[in-house]
Amino acid sequence: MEVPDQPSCAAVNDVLSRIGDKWSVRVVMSLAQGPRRFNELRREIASISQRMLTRTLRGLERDGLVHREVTPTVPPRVDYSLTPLGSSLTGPVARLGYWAMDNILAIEAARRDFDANCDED
Amino acid sequence: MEVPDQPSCAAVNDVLSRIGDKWSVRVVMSLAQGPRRFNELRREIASISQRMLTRTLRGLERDGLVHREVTPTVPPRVDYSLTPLGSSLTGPVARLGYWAMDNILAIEAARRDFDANCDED
DNA sequence: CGGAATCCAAACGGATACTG
DNA sequence: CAGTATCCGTTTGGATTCCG
Repeated sequence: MEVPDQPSCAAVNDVLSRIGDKWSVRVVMSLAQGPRRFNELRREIASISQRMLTRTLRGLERDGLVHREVTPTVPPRVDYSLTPLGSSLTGPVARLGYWAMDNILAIEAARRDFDANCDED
Repeated sequence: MEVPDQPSCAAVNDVLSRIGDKWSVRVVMSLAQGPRRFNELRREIASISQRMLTRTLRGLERDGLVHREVTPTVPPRVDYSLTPLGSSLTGPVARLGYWAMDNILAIEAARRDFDANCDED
């Protein structure tokens, strides 16, 4: 298969650095199913801390992948949703997701083998 | 589009944590074009340090994506190549690469806008 | 040639407390 | 409700030196 040439790798790395962190994929995948409020996301992702959810959303918003809509009521209401740019990312990420699901067992097996050989070496 | 369900996100995250680091994609893309020796990779990726190339290759090898072949001559010769598992990853990563190339300008523009608005807010 | 070992600074990420 | 601020341990990655 044709593969992107070297210069593009900077862009790939840039994108992967954003979505490759601990939480971005989870957030994007939640938002792919529809807009969510802050605490809705927090419940769906469960183990994420408030601080990391805030930081992850800010990063995604900064990159134009997530839209943040504040309704200045009391108490305040903030809705997050994917931008068109963010939506267009879900396809490629989902493909990588399918690959991950298809191969996670092989990867985990490889890790066990590798670690086992480390002991006996 | 259909999106992977929640449980699979652990696998996606696991994969992205591996290839989402600073160097893995560069290494995999270099190896996608054929086997490489250690210092060949180092030259191709240029800005990578010796330590990080070693660590990245070890990580990829541990996960079964890269094969390491030592020829115990003097001086030693070590060839790296993608395993079938590693090769199967280049497709999905390349798709993400195309997305990145297509949208990197939009992302950078969004960042500039966001950062500019930070100042005036 | 292809590493490993050590040292160090910066970034990441969790816990907790506080706020408009 | 949706954050911000602070503290602190962990991880990442670069520079340098040494080794078989």
